[in-house]
Formats: sequence, C-alpha cells, structure tokens
Amino acid sequence: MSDSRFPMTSNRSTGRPRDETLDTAIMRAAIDLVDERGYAAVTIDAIAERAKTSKTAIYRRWPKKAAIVMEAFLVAAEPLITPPDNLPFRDTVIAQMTALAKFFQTTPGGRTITDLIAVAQTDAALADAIRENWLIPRRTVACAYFQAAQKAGELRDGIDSSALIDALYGPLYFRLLLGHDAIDKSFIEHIVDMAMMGIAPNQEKSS
Amino acid sequence: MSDSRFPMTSNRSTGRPRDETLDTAIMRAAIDLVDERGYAAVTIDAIAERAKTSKTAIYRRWPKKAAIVMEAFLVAAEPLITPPDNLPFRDTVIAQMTALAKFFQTTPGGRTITDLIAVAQTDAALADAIRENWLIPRRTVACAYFQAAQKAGELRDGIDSSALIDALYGPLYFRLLLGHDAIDKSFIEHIVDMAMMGIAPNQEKSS
Amino acid sequence: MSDSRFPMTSNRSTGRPRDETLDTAIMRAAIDLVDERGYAAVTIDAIAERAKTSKTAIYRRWPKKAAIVMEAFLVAAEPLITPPDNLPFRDTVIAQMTALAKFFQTTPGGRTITDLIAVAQTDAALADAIRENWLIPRRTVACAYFQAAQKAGELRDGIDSSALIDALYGPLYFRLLLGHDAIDKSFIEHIVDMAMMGIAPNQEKSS
Amino acid sequence: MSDSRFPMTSNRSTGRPRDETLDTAIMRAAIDLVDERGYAAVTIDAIAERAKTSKTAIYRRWPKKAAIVMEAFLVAAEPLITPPDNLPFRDTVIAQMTALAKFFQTTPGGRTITDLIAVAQTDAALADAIRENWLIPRRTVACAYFQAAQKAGELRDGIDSSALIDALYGPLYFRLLLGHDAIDKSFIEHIVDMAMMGIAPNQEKSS
DNA sequence: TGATAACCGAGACGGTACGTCGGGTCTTTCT
DNA sequence: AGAAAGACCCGACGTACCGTCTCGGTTATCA
Repeated sequence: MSDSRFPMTSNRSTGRPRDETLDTAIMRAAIDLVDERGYAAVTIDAIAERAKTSKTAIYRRWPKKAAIVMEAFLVAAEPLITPPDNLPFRDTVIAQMTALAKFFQTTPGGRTITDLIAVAQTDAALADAIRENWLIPRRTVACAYFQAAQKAGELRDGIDSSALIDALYGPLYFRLLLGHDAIDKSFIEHIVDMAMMGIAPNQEKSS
Repeated sequence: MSDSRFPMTSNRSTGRPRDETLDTAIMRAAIDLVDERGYAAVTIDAIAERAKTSKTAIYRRWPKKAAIVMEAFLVAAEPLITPPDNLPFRDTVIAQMTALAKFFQTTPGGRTITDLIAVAQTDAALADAIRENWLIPRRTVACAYFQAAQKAGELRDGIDSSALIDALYGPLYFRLLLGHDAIDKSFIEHIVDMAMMGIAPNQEKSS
Repeated sequence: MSDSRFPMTSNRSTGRPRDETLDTAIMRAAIDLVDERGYAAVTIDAIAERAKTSKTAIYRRWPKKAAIVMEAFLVAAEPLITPPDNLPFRDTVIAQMTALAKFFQTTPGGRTITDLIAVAQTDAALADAIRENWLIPRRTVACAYFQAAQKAGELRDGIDSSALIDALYGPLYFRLLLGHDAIDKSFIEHIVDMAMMGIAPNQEKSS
Repeated sequence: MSDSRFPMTSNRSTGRPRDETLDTAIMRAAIDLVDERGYAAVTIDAIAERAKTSKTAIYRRWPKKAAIVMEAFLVAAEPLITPPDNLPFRDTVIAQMTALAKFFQTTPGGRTITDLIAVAQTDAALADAIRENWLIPRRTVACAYFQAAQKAGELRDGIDSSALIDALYGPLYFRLLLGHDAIDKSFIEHIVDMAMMGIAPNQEKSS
C-alpha cells in the first residue's frame, strides 16, 4: 500500500474508491518485470500491460518507476525483519547477515535493491525513501541489539554501534554492488570474525 | 585516450589524424556537466555542445556516456595510487582511506564514482570496466601490502586479504552510496580500529 | 431540455427527478466557456466544474460536447425566427439577413455556429442535427416567403427557391466561416442588390 | 515542399540535408489516410507509419496535423488554377465553378477542404494559411477577370468584385460545408443565372 | 601533386519511452 | 434513481534522447 513510504495518498471518502487490488497487481507486475528484464528495460507501459491496467492508474499512485519498485521492494522485505534470537553474538550476526544476503540474492524482490540504490544516486527523493524505510528501521534494530550485547559483556567498551553496523553490512553491500567477489558463507564468517577478533596479532592485543 | 580501458580504438596510419585535444575537451565537458547537473541529466548532445564539438566525434571515441565518464574518472584518479609509505600499519591504512575519501568527496572526478557504480548495475560492460580498471589495480596493491604486513608480523595469521580489503573499504563505499552518515576522520578511525582490535571483549581475545 | 433535437432522453417516472435547473446551468456553462476559450479548448470536465456539477450529470443528458453546445445554440436562437413583415421584398430580405448576421456576430450563442459546423464535418449526427433543427426550419420559412413574393409579382418566374436561399445566405456563411472579409450592412446590400438586379448590363436584360 | 505556405523552413547549407522525398511521402500518406478514415481519425503516428518514417521527421517539418494536410491540399490544388478562357462570361464562370466543385467532390485532396476549414475555426494560423494560400490567390484571379469583363461591357456598372465572388462561390461552399443539398450542374447554373439576370421581375428592371 | 582516407561540424534519420490530457464509463456514498 | 466525486481504461499527444546516417569540408599520408 502507498502509505507514508513515499508521497502520494489521501484519505477521501466520496467518489469511487481506489481499487486496492490494483496496487498489488502493479507492484507485482513491476517486480516481476524487473526480475525478468532488468530495471532499466522496464517501462511504465509494460508494467501497465502486465498488470492489465492503464498508465493513468499507475501515475495516480506513484510518481515514477523507482517509487513503484521501491514500495514493492519494501513489501517483499517486510517479513524479513526477524528479531535477534538468543544465540551467541557471533551466531546471531551471521544469521542476520546470511538472511539478508539470501534475500538479496535469491528473491525477485530482493534482487532489485541494487537497482534502487543505483537510481537513488540521481534521485534524492528515492535516496531519502531508502534511508527512511529500509536502512534506518534495520539499523535501529541492530543498534539496539548491539547495545544490549555490550551491556551483556559480549562486546568490549568503546564501540560505535553505528560504525559497527557499517563495518558488518558495508562489505556485504559493497560486494553486492560491485560484484567483484562472491557473498557466501565463508565471506560472511570472515567479515564477522575479523570484526570480532581483530586482525592485529595477539601480542599487540594483550599488551 | 581510449585505450584498453574500454573498447573502441583503431591503429590507423593514413587519413586525417584524430584531434587529440578533443579527447580531453570531451572528457572535461562530461565530468563538469555531471558535476553540475548529475549524471542522469547529462546528454550526449549537451556534452558535444559544451565541448564545442559534435556527437559524431564523441561516438567515434566512446560507445556510450558511461564510457566517457568512466575514462574521465580514471584519468582524474590516476595520480591517486600512492605507494604505501613506511608508517605503522594503522597509520598507513588510515592515510590511504582518507585519501580515497577525500578524492571521492571533494573532486569533480571523484564524485562521479557513485554514478558509475549506479550505471554499472544495468551495464555489465561498465561493471567489468570498473572492476578491471579501478578496483582490481587498487586491490592488488592493497593485497600485496597486507601480505607484507602479515609477514612483518603486523597482522595475525589466518587473515583473508581479500575479505580484509572489503572490511575496510566496504563501509566507506557503503556510506558513500547510501549517504546515511558522514565519512570523516572519526568514522575511518573507528572502522580501522574495530578491524584491528576487534569488538569482542579482551578476555575472549586472550583465550 | 434534450428533446428530439439530439438523441438521449427517457421519460421516467420513479426515482429522484432530474434537476431541471442543471440543464440550463450546463448549457450556460458550455456556451460561456466556448465563447471564452474557443470550442476545441473546452473540455467536459471544465463544463462540469463551471456548472458546479459532475461529468455524470452531463453525460446523462447529452452524448457529447457538440450536443450540449448544439442545444444551447438552438435555445439561444429560438427567438430569432421572426415572421417576415410587410415591407417590400428587398427590405424584408435585408432585415432578415441583418438580424442573422447580428446574432452570429454579437451573441455568445450565435458565435458558436461556426464551431458547430466545424465539428459537423466529422460528426454526421451533428450535421443532421444542424440541418434538421437549424437550417430546414429557416429554409422552410424563407421558401414560403419567396413563393408568396413570386405570386405577388415581386420575383420573376423561373426562380428555384432553394437555390435562391443559398444565393442569399451562402455568401454570409462563407464570410462567417472563412473570415476573409467583413459582414456588414454594405456587404449584405451588395449581395441582395446583385441578386435582385443581376450583374449583366441592362441592354442584355431588356433583350 | 514546406515553403512560405505555412511556418517552418530554413535554408541551411550544413548538416545532413532533408530527405525531400519524405516531404512528399508524408503528405501523400496524410491525404490518403484522411480520405480513408476521415480527418479526425487520423493520427500523426498513423501518418508516420504509413509514410514509413518517424514522428520526429514529421514534427521537424510541420507543427501539427492540419499543417500537413493543408500543404498536401495545396499541392493537390496547384494545377487547378486555370486562366479564364475566351468564352462568354456566363460560360467561363460556370466552367470555373464546375471545375472547383469537381475538385472538391471527386479528388482525395479536394475532399479535405471542409476538414481544413473546420479546423481553421479554432486555429487562427491555419485560417490565415487558408486565406493566404488558397482563397486570396483565387480571388485575385477572379477579381481581375471580373474587372476585365466589366470593361468589356459584360457586366453592368457598380458591381463590387469582392462581393460578386462571394455571391458566386459562397453558395457553393455553403452547400459543401452544410451538405443540405447537391452541388450539381443545375445548381451552379441557377446560381450563375440568378446572379446574371437578377431575380426581380423584368418590368422592375426596365424601369 | 593529387588521390585516398579518416577526420570534423552540423543536423536529419528511425526509434522508444516519456508523462499528460481528454474522453467516456463505472462505482462509490449521499440525498 | 439522480447527484457528486473520483477512479477506471483507453488512445493520442508532443517532447526528449538515443545511436546512426549523410552531407560538405578539412587535414593528413602515400603514390
């Protein structure tokens, strides 16, 4: 639904009501087409045709292609926020990162995130939307978890939670966007283990 | 010039020679326009007009907009590869990261990297070009440095150099592309220090 | 009201009765808008808005824009049919033509006739409506008057009344539609006098 | 060709020259389509498709559909201006009117004049074009002929040539546009004869 | 020194997609 | 059942860039 995620809405009462099923159909069509042909090759006309509707109906809901795909992405990603379980810190982090990587790499919705980030480079509104509706909610959860872990003694003192999130997830997005190397179990473990144990030799640590 | 960085070249001998100054003028125009209006808003016609030349002359040199900007970016970035000095590991890494961040954030050429990565999401050839001509050369240098450092005992055993590069630079690109937080001295130091010392509490370390 | 002049009507009995004042309001709005902006620039939505009503209410009454304007035109033109007075032939004809010209050129309703004729070129139903409801009634009156005049010896024998009507009014509509010259007292008198006296030199006449 | 008949032209020298055959092909396609489907049902896309070209090429030449059809009409009408022969006045005029009526009623190009006049009701530029390029040239010729005839004693004194033209051709256009009656030999003769001999009874004449 | 070849500029070419507009219909709630 | 509001589908609009092409004209090298 087109709630606060991106402009556009109005709580009217009179007049013919919006066909709510169209929202879904359009987003479904959009995400599928992006998955099939790639973001750039998808046109609004094609989405309308696939969703068996008209351009008018689409433009009434979203101002541009990116907005449709953005909302579709969020809908697909909604069930992804899973509260951290009670495993040890390392396992929890690896589980979360693995789940995210899997979402990105295997689901039609997830695969579009790179295209969205791409468009966001030249579309400030979309960039805001991504930060507000995708990044920040997740960072908030992660931040809370990290601070709890710190209190529980699982993290040393002096850690900047925000930087830590970037230290863990940054490499993941980096490989996702640049595609220079695989994002697999081994990579995630390396990232997490380096972050946990550090890369300095032990003697320096114990000093 | 359009060498091996991206397709397009021909070793002729006869006929009117290419006006070499045009190469520069076109790239200059391209990079400036991108800086002024943003990548997406720049058209080939506009570049031609700004460079006081014609579309023909441009297409004779590069196959598409991204290729022009890519090469202009590389030319601007060329002097950036500085061999690691003989400072301690931490200082060297911070210096390199800081230099990169500065290039990205302050120079017209550097600011286009995000646009290039964006286009690369839907342009495999450009993605290859970025990896070949930008990422790999730098990773090779960094990798060599890391292995030397390891030999010198500045890094502990069992470190995957490739993952380490991503652990350090991934967060930087992440913030650059998503723009959710600042890339400043403090951030870089946090990233490096977490990587070096780890985030686990000391006792876990000494175990 | 939308009587036999153009399709669309229904003699219901049950349910909420039509708001008769709406008919007038819509026609008023239509004719005014056409006068202000020109026929082509007027949209059904604009008429609805001006008449403070809805498209639905309009389409319930008329099938298309032309039909609204047509009926409004007829309503405005209704009082125009004035029975020929007992003046001499020449004066009567000039009076009738002058009245028509004045209606066309000075009243909002009258000024739309050119637009209606224009639309009728690509709308057979409207063409019929114009002939049935505008042209024929007037031609019938004129025809009767001409035949009476003939009987009274005011016209020579062998005159085709139908052609005579066109000979008198055709030039008027011609200038109205093509706008190549003024329709004024002088013009009308010229037309009538040429028709009456002929253009051939006198000797030819008396022969 | 798109000369002074309607806006749009430029005598360049540099750059790829216009494909002159396209001008013809587009006008041909336009006139044929109008003839097949009627003016209103013809779209620019359809013209482009029929002429095996693109919308761009069309819009580069003419600003709107009416302009294309206008020029096509003029090209088709070009050979129509035939200098008056040396027949008696009545025969000459009938011949000219008959030729015009035939052009209007039987040729694809000629049949579009009504549509053009229709559009001209809401398009001042087109109205000008019609007057300048179609009406005035013919009126000039006719006017000269009438004045010569007057000098030769074939017309009586005191005739306004301009009004005479409208008296003869107005009825023709009137029936053409309103379609209330046929435009045939008999009609034309009636119009001409009424104009020549007048409709008043002889005694009034000789008085 | 003149042919040949590739360059250069300008701008027309066929295409594709855009986002908007208006038409005429349908679906609500309210009167 | 009409009124008002507004969503619906449809089709055309005129524009903007794309990447290619075709001109007239300009340097070069090579025969």
